[in-house]
Amino acid sequence: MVKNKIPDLTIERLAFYSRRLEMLTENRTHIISSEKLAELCDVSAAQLRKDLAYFGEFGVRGVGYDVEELLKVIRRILATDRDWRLCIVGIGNLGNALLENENFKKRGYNFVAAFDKDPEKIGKTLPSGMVIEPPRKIKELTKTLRIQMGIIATPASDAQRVANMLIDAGIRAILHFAPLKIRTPKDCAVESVDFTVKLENLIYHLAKII
Amino acid sequence: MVKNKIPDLTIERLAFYSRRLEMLTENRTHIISSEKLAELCDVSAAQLRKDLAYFGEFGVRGVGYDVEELLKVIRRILATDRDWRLCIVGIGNLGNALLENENFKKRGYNFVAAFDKDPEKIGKTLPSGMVIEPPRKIKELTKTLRIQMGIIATPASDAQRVANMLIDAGIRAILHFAPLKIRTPKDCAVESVDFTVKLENLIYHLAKII
DNA sequence: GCCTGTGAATCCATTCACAGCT
DNA sequence: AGCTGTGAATGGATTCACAGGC
Repeated sequence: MVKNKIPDLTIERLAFYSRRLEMLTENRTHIISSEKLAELCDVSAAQLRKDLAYFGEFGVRGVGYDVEELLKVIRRILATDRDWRLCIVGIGNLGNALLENENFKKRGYNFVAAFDKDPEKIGKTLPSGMVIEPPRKIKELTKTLRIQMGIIATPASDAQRVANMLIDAGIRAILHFAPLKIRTPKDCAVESVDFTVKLENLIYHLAKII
Repeated sequence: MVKNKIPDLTIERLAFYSRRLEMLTENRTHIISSEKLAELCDVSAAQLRKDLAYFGEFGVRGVGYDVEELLKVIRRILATDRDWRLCIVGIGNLGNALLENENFKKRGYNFVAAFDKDPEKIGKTLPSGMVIEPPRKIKELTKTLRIQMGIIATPASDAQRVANMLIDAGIRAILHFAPLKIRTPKDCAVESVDFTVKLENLIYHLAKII
């Protein structure tokens, strides 16, 4: 069913489609054509159909897609239909923003541990009830709490060091916010979110306009 | 000098190269080969050279690139060698994280106004000395403070409305964090940063590993 | 000898256009 | 008649491989 190589961009778009489908279920829309959904997601209809075609046939010719059904399918593809356990390292403003992100909560992404090296913060209780732990406990808590993913929200200068600790603890998926490439073994997935690069991108385009 | 169509990914990589070059200047590295710099940025050497080739010839054959010189060139290309004036809308955890981001400060991106619709927050003074203003003042302050870019850090449900206000005020570059496409006129540049989509991407890859 | 700059070749993603199903 | 699913065609971006200059 799943072909060998799925473009990374396809996966990103699937995640985006699922956001829109969620909104559509809230609107009680039951059926949607590739044309309409693509329009909402700002991609071409052919692109949307091709993205789905990597994984199978989910529509009805002459009709369209069942919104709820398609959402289920995409969630199964992305494996977001299960609960995932994550930890976060670095409880500054960014860390808190992530901990309180409603979209995370809504979808079974459970923060089960929070780490920070600042002695002032260690031992404090977060609104969710979690207690901030020191980084040296990463390995132990990863085992006992069965943590599967780590989010690094520390300053860039600590990012690689923290990543090494997470990997050493057995974590195989890392999301980070530092504007640098983090080195990991091949069997550890890494994604980065980089504000500053996006902002510079924007400046480049802005400078061309004005 | 600049060819017609520069790939967007090239621009993103240039921004990334500039980060690494900054670090290299701090290390007092003066000359670097495309091979070495590419290695640090996790791209191929050919890619790096091709990216630069869109804009001119900046290296010395048989030698490499002058780090400081190349950094200057890239900053000129990206237009990050000037000061830019930005405002931020939505002063929650994310907004605060952005306001305090050292990388922003370091590079002449000046936050000159902060808006939030929460009456509790309006009138409060931020650590930087800025006072939080109500959104209805966006248009006026954009004019008087000559704001060029807007960052939207509100909940997704307010993002389009805020974008409309920024556009109406004459702002032509918007960075936002909502997992949806914001509609803008063609002459307004938009970039989005989407945690949740990145996280789902990661989950997809993680699920394949385990 | 070494490393850049670049046309040519390759690879990959997107779009086209229509066959196939309801 | 309408809309999906998909091979074929197109269009871009990346890599190759080497000519050109230090």
